[in-house]
Amino acid sequence: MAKKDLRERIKEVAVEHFNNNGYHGTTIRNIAKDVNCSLPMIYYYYNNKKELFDEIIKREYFGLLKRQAALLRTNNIIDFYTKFVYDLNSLSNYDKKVYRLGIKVYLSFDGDEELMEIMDEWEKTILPRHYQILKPYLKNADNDIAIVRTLVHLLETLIESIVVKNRFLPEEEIREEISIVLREC
Amino acid sequence: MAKKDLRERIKEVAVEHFNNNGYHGTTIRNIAKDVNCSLPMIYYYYNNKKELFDEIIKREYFGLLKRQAALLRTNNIIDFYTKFVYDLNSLSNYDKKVYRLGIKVYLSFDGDEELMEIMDEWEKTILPRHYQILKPYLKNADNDIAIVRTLVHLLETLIESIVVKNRFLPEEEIREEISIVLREC
DNA sequence: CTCTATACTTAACGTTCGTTAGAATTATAC
DNA sequence: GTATAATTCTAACGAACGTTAAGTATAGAG
Repeated sequence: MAKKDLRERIKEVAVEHFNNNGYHGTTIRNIAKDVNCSLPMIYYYYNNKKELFDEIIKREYFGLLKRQAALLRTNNIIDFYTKFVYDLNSLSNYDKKVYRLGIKVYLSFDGDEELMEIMDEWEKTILPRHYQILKPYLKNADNDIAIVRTLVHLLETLIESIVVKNRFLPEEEIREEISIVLREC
Repeated sequence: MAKKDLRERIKEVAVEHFNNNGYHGTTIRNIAKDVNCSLPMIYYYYNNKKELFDEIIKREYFGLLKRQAALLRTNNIIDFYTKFVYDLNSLSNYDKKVYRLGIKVYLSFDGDEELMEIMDEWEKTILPRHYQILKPYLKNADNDIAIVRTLVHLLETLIESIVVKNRFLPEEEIREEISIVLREC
């Protein structure tokens, strides 16, 4: 087994376990069993349980978020957001689980205060980012900011449905809901 | 200490602990310490850890949901939903924590399959219930159902903000967002 | 072939967990 | 006041946890 392989496989199995059983419900022994390696090998690649968890959130989850945020825009704003959400359906199982784990930390259902601070920092960027995206389409009405806020709130639930509840959302349903919020754009 | 008192206090402290540390992160010893009673007293009133957790979800959380669902309606539908969400701000700390714990189980971040089934059953009733409430205000357009779905999705995020993230949402912000979704009603 | 760094193992450490046995205390009934 | 039932305690059980010590295999370099 090459070095990189095993380290990566440990992380993959860890994502699965942290997802299913939470941080405290996950044991290094069970991870080792599923990876089919001895228990101390986990400690060979990761200093301790928390470091393994942190790497998943800090590297995998935020890597995923940044890839998502960098998506190209189409001309039609409703098309863009529909695609943005719809494409989550076809995320790999691994990425979905990483995403789910990140949301768990985001809702402070898992993780610690340090991770929560990173989440809070990220959260502050969400509204401004979407405001920039939507700006050209807004009608300069006094409820512009409210529209952006409503859309972001709606997106949050749609993402949760797909990623956390593991449901498939049809493109048409996503488009309908986004259109309702953005119907004046 | 009267019987009822202690049993109730154990449940209150348990809500706190399950909320902060999850099911597996919570220990009977720590609950007993905070309640200021001996460890086996927990087992005197509850057969085991899982039964204590289950009672919180099955009785406290669903009790709360049913009280919420039974709320009276006003004449104005936007007023109704605004109040519905806004009033969550002033839920007691205990009720907020019970709610938060329920959402955690709802998102299958905690609990087991049996509790998830109960959640699924409840979830099926949500859309029809709100459709009944909104029916008189809908314009019989072909996106009626989509509007109800969008509203329910928006409500979900707003509730999460208040209860899970423990934020205060001003009445005006809530009204704005609900109005955007229901602007044709 | 030997040396050395890397990859991996077995076995155990000390701690904490959920849970219970069994006795002590307190309240209630007659 | 004594018998009985309801509370509460101290102490401990076995099991599982995170982590580590100390050694064995393996593979590439000289």
